[in-house]
Amino acid sequence: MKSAADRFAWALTYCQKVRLRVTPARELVLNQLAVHCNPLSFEALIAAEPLRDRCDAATVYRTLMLLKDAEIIRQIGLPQKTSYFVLNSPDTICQYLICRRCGSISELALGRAVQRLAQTKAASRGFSATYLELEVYGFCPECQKRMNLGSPFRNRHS
Amino acid sequence: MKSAADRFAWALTYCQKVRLRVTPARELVLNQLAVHCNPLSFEALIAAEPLRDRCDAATVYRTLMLLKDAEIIRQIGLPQKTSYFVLNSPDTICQYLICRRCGSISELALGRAVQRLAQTKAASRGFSATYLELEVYGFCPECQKRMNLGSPFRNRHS
DNA sequence: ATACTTGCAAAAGCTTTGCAACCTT
DNA sequence: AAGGTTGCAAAGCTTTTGCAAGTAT
Repeated sequence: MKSAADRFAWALTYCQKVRLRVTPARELVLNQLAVHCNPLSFEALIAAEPLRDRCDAATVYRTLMLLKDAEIIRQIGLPQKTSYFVLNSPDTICQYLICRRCGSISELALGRAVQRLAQTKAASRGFSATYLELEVYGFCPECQKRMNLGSPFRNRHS
Repeated sequence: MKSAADRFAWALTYCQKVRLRVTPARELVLNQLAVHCNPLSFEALIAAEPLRDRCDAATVYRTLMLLKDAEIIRQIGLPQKTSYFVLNSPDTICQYLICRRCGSISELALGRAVQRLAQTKAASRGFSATYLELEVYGFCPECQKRMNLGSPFRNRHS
């Protein structure tokens, strides 16, 4: 796993490669994603400190769509309805451990073997340019405690 | 992989176990999910033939939330914004092969080994009641053809 | 000068809830 | 009668888009 600076640099280089202007807004978004390795929601992005004051939500939105189409970032799917985004740098492994109660996300590296297996199987079905996304859902230690105490805490619903 | 009938029977039994009334609406939803092993979107569910005429969207929605809270179904996350649902019967393996262009979804069994590995890793981090969800994204053969022909087809954006 | 970006504000599109009527037990 | 369900309609949200002004090449 490279440093945030490396990841940011990679992103800028990639932008140039695909001839995408690096505007202040885009720099801010890319930097935010480079710093946080974990997926960030649209909401989290527009609320993040340096971005909040300097960019309109619409701009961030359009930036994300642009970056996604250029495959500089990846939009990942989580059951919470908002979209999440991660930088798509070569070292990115989208394998996460997610709490189904509080929604916290952390990395969970299961290794490259899974990656390779997936690649191979997908290729045998004629799929190209594949990438893996893997999530393990469960109850995090904190939420288990909260549940035992019968806390009224709820993420969503019931 | 059990038959649709088995999966449906499992769901009904589970409902009784958690003391959830089996109403016509719920039967229809569960049946729909039992028949289609692949994840179904809320939209697809309310459009499905037997459901469309007999249930209001609000009812389907509430049914899904109820079933989800009871863990009879599972809400899975895909980058397309709408939620998808699958029956959570014991034999369910949430491993999919998804086209990033047309969004088609099919199963892609990587086997139980991955499942076990994930379980173990998650447990070592203190997570309980875990389950795996895995997606492989790529371009399906049809979309590759379309792209080579420079077809104007687009799923969403640009 | 031309083409791309941005902010503001408004439009869309789903999802979620309130409420009154309806079943079930 | 009490409690759980459903449909209809309305409220809420987040995501998308239109447009005119602003910026970079």
